[in-house]
Amino acid sequence: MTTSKKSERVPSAKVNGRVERSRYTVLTTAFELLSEGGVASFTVDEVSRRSGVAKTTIYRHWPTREALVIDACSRMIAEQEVPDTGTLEGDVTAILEEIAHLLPTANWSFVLPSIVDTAERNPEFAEIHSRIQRGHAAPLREVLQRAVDRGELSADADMSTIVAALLGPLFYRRWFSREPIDVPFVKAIIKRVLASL
Amino acid sequence: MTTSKKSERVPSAKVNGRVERSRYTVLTTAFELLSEGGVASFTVDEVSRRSGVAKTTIYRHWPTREALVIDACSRMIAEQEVPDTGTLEGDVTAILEEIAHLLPTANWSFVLPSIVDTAERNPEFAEIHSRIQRGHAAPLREVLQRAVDRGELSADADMSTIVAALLGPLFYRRWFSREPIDVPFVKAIIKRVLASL
DNA sequence: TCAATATGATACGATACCGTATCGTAGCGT
DNA sequence: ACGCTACGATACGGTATCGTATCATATTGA
Repeated sequence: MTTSKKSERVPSAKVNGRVERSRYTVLTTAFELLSEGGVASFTVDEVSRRSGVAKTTIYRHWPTREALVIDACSRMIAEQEVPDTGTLEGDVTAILEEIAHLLPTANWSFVLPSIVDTAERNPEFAEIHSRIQRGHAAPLREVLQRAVDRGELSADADMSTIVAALLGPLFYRRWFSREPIDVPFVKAIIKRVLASL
Repeated sequence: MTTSKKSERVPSAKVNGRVERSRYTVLTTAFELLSEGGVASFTVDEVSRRSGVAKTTIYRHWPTREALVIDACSRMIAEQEVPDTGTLEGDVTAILEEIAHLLPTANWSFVLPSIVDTAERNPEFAEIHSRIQRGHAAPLREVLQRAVDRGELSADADMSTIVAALLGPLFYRRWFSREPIDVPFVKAIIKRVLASL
């Protein structure tokens, strides 16, 4: 199919081979660099040095430094799987304990403040930040919706408030008070929020 | 008093006059610049341009760019007054509504992400961040302590968890979900947390 | 008034980074 | 095997910033 002529060169289908490898190498290094120093100290020259890919080549694939940063940031969207324990409390506990586990360890947790800061003044980063944010909240929203469907949760419950009440305290400890996020803390938060539904 | 000799030159007491003015002008401009662009884009040259104070003079008062940034950041610690309505709920409501009002408007709320980001890798900023953080939590801790003293709150309540449960959702909305922080939301959070005590 | 001292203006060296140009080389698909 | 294309190495111009040096000027306090 679509093998009509040999002169038919679909550029986007020809990207296989070296190009793919270069892009991958650069993006991986870029993400690593971001994790270490944040957006501010991110440098194309440093990506080139570390990855071994010539700066010329990098600029052949990304028109500008910012484009590369944005591309690397986009790789940061966490793919969380949604649990299904049968009860709202079980689901919420599974999700929050997973996040509590990731917050002190995952690479994205080191980059996120940088993105939040940049997003404060740069619409493109605000968009990325928004996507990341929705990614974090999505599993919670899903299990909450299921609870509504089961009749376990009132249909007029304000999801947005509940999500903020659940995620807020965890994020607060990670980036503001810098206190450890242990299981008792997570359970206490969950208990508080679910008790009030 | 202490006017003993005219030859007595206490250097630190002689800083009056031009020095004071220069320092003040520079710090004010520096803070303004920080509010606009964050720590990353902060530049001594720009402070000089805007303030009209020669770069040479700036470097006479601060040994390095970072010293100036840190000094300017230190001006950011919010002095919040502690309410005393007689009830825990009243006090907490007053504090959180004040914060909810400040979060979208106050200068420090634009700089804080930058400090959080920098603090992630720089101990000096981690220290500043810690001070700012304690400043935010202090009023809450005080009214909670008063509630304990009145017997309104159990003495073995975990203050740290309560503070996180109260401030976390507000901060979450300001910097992560970027949703508005209106009075109903604040009241909902307070209700949830206080109901569980 | 006068001397000490803080300031301003300017220039400078050093460094780092962005993004481009050039040209030779290596790998890929056919 | 061969040609197209991506890649690497290198150099470059331009800009921005840090922090210092120098010297003239203004301000202050006695």
